Amino acid sequence: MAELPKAYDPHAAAETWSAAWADARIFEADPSAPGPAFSVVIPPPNVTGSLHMGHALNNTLQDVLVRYKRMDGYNTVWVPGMDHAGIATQWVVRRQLEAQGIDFRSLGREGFVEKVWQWKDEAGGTITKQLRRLGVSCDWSRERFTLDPGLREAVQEHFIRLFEAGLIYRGTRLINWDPLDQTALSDLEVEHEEGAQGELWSFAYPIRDEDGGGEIVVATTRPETMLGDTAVAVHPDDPRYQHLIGKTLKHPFVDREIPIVADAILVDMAFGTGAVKVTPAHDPNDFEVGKRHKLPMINILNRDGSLNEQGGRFTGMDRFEARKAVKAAIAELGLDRGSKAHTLNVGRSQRSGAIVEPMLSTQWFMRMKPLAAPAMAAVEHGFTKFVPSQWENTYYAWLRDIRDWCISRQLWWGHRIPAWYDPEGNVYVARCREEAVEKAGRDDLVQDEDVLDTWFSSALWPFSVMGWPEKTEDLARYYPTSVLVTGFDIIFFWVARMMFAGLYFTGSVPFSDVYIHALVRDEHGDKMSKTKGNVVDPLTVIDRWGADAFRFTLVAFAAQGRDVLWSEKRVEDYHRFTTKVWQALRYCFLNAEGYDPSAPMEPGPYERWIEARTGAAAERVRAALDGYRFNEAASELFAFVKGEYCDWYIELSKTTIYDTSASAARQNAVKHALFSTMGAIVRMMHPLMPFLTEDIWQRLPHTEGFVATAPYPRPSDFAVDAATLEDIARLQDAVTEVRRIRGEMSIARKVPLALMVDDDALYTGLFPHARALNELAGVTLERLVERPSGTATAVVRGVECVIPLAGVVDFSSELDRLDKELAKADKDIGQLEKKLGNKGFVDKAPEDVVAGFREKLEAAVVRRDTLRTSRDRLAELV
RNA sequence: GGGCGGAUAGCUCAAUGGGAGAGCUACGGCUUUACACGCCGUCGGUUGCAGGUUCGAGUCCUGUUCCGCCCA
Repeated sequence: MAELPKAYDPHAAAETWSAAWADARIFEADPSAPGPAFSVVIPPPNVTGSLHMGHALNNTLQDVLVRYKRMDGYNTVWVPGMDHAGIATQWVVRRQLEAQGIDFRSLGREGFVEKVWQWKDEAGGTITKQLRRLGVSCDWSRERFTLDPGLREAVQEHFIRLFEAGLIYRGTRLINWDPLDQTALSDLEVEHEEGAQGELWSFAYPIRDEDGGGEIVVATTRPETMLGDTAVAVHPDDPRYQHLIGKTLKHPFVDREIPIVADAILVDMAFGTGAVKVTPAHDPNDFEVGKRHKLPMINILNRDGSLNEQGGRFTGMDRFEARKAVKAAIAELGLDRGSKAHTLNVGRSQRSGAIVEPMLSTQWFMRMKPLAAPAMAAVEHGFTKFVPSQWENTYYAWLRDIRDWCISRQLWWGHRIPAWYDPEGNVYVARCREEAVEKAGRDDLVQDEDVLDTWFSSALWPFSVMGWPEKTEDLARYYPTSVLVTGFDIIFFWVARMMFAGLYFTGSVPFSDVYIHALVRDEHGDKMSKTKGNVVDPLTVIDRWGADAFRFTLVAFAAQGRDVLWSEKRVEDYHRFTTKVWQALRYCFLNAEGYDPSAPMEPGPYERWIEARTGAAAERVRAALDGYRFNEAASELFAFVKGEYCDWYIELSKTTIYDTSASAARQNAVKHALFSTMGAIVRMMHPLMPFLTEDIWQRLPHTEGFVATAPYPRPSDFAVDAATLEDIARLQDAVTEVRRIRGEMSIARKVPLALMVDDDALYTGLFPHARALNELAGVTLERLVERPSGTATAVVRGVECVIPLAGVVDFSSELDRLDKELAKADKDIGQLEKKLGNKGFVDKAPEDVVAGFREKLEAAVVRRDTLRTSRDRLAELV
C-alpha cells in the first residue's frame, strides 16, 4: 500500500482531481445513457460578476444535489452559463472607455458592441473559473451565454410569438426612467428607499381674475414638477373648494392655464391643504388622474434628467438645479407658502443608484395578467413546489397584483428588439430585416434601437440552454428540469418569469422543485456590502482552509428559512474535521498490513455493529438530502464519522488489531470493516467534500474509478442485527459510566480500576467485551465476590457495578456524586410519574406512547433504587 | 398601509403535538501506540410576552413586543 502523507493537502487534491474529472469527462451528460433524468440549470451569474458568498452558497447546494443524484444512478446534467447582464456590462465597458478618454457613443452602436464582446472574451467570465475552485460538477461542454446564437433565436421567437398573440405591445405609459444609465427600467428594478429626509414645500397657484381671483395652495416634494402640472385636484366633497371646481389657474412660469378638477380617488381632504397639484407625465397617481380627466400629459425631462423645452426659463437645467431655481422664482413672485420636514420614499435604480424619475414614454410592454394565471395554477396544483413552502405565498402575492412589464431598454448591449418601423411609424415585428420588408411591402424600414430587458432572456434559460426552439435530444431528455436552486431575492425577477415562459412555450413547468436558500450575512447578521466593508471573499476562504471545509461549512449553515450568519471560526472547525477524517484514514493505513478482501474473514460484534450503524447513517443522510435539509445532512455525517466511526469503532478495532492472539481471519475482518466503512463514509460525504473524498477514495485499497461516480450508499447495503446493537449499547453504557466516574473524581486514565459485577446476566453480557472495557475505560471486568469497602457505583442498564476505590482515591466525593445522580433520577421519576398519573394522558394518548413512558419509568426506578442502595451503603462507611 | 420570516443554553442553530437537543464556548481531567488541528467528562433552559385549544404546546389558534425582509 502506498505511503500516506501525514496531512491532507486540499489544494493539491483540488488541482489533481478537478483535472482528472475533466479528463475523464464524467460530468458530461449523455442523454442516451440509462437512468432517470436529474437536471439542473445554473442561475447564470452576470458576465461581469466575480464570485461572492451568495454564489458560493448557491452553487455548493446545487453541486451537493447534483453529485448525490449522479452517484445514486440518475442520468444527471448540470448546465452552467452566464448572463449578458445588459446594464451592468454596458456600464463596465463604458467606464473603461471613458478612462481612455473615449465617449462610448462616438464608437457607434456596432463599434461599441464589438468592444463589449472583446471585453467579454478577455475579462468576462472570471466567475466561471472561480466556480471551478469550489469544485462544482457542471457539464462545461454545455456551457451557455445568454447572447449565444441559439439563445438569440430563442429570445426572438419568444418576442415574436408573444407579440403575435397580443401579449407584447408598444405603448406610451408612465415608466421608471434612470437618468444616469438613460434607460427605462421595470418596476422591479427600482428600489424604494424609505425614510429619506426631505421637505414638503407649499406654494400658491393664483386663480384667474375672471374666475374671481385668489389662490389655491398645493404642496410637493418635487417642486420642479410644477412645470409639468396640468391640473390641481380637490375632493368633490370638500366645502373649502367646492366653489372652485371647474375654475382655472394661471401657471406662473409657462404659458398654460390649468383647471381645478374634482377627484375623490387621488385627494385626501385631511392631508395638507386638501388641494393636490397634478403632473400626469411624472407621477403614477397623477397619471391615472390625467386619464380620468383627459388632461394633457406634459413631459418636462430630457433623457439625462435635465429640463426640456417645456421647462420655460428653466430649460436645460438639471432636475435638482431646477428644483432650487423654481423655489427661488416662486418666492420672488411672493407665492412661496413655506415648507415643513417630510420623510419620503425615494426610488433608486437597482443598478446605477440614481434617483429614478417617473416619466411618460413610449416603450414595449408585456401583458402579465394572462400569463400569471397559469403560473399560479401550476404551483397551486403542485406541478412546481417551493421549498420552504412559505415562499409560495410570496410568489402568489406578487402574481395577484402583477402589472405589465416594461421590457425595452435604451441600451446597445443585449437582445435587440426584432421590430422595424416605416417612416409613418408603423411597426413590423419579424425575425429579420428581409422578413420585415416583406411584411411591410417596402424597404425604407429602420429597426428599433432598443434592446430587451436582460431578464427577458433569462426567463427562457431552462429550455433555451437545451436548444429550444429546436426539438433537441437534450430538451426531450432533460426538460423540465428537476430543481432550481436560487435565492429569494429573484423569485419575481426570474423564477416567476421562467414559470410564465415555460408554461407558455413548452406547456410544462420549467422545474419540479424550487429550493429557495437564504442570504449570507456577516456574523452580526448584517448584509455583506462593499460600502460596509464586511464582504468575505470566498476565494480567500478557499485559499486558507480549502474548498472541502468551506463547502461543508456552507452546507452546515444552510438551514431552511434561515439566513447564513457567516463565521470563519466554523470553517476552521470543519477544516479540523477534514483533518480528523484524514487521521482516521492514517489509522487504517498504519494497521492495514496483510489486508486481503478475498481472504477469509471472521467479523465480530464490533464489525457487525459499525455496519448496522453505517446503514442507519446512510438512511438519515439520504432522508436529509431528499428533503433539502442540507444542514441536517452535514450534521448527520459529522456525528456519524466523529461520534461513531472514530470515537467508537476505531477504538474498538484496537481490541483485535493489538491482540496478537487474534486469528488472521479476525484481523482481516477488522481491516475490512475499517476500509469498507471508510469507503462508505467518503461516498456519503462526497457531495459535500468532493476533493477530500476523492483523494481518499483513490488511496483506499480495492476501490475502482472515481468516488464521484461510485454508488451512493443505500441502507439496504448494510446488514442490521438488533441483538448486536443492544450488545454494544450495553458496552457503551458501561464505558461511559466508568469514564464519568473517572472524570468527576479525577482519576487518571493510567490508574487501573476494576469493574465488579454481581449480576449474572450483565456479567455474561459484558464478558465478551472485557478487552474493550480495558481499552476504552481502563477497567478490568471482574466477578463481584466480596464487596470491598469504599467503592464507586456504576449503574449499567439499571444494574449495579462496583468500582473499588480504596487506595486509589479519596472516595468521600463519591457520596456527593451519588447524591447528585440520585437527585437527577428522582426528578426524572417525578416527571414520569406525573405524566403517567394523569388519567387523561393514559386514556387518550396512543398506546405505544404510554407504553414507552411506562418502560422509561421502570428503567428509571431500577436505576434510582440501585443508586440509593449504593449511596446508603457508602454513607454508613463515611 | 398590506404581507412574510425570525425570537429556544453564553454564541450559532436543531426538534411529524408526546420527557427541550447538537456543535462551538466555558469549566475540569488526560502529553493514550490515527489525530493536542486530539481524547474523556461536566456545567449550562420560565423556548420574547399574555391568553386560548388539548390528556399533553417550542410546535396549533388569538393578541402583543422587538428584529429583519418583501410589496404599496
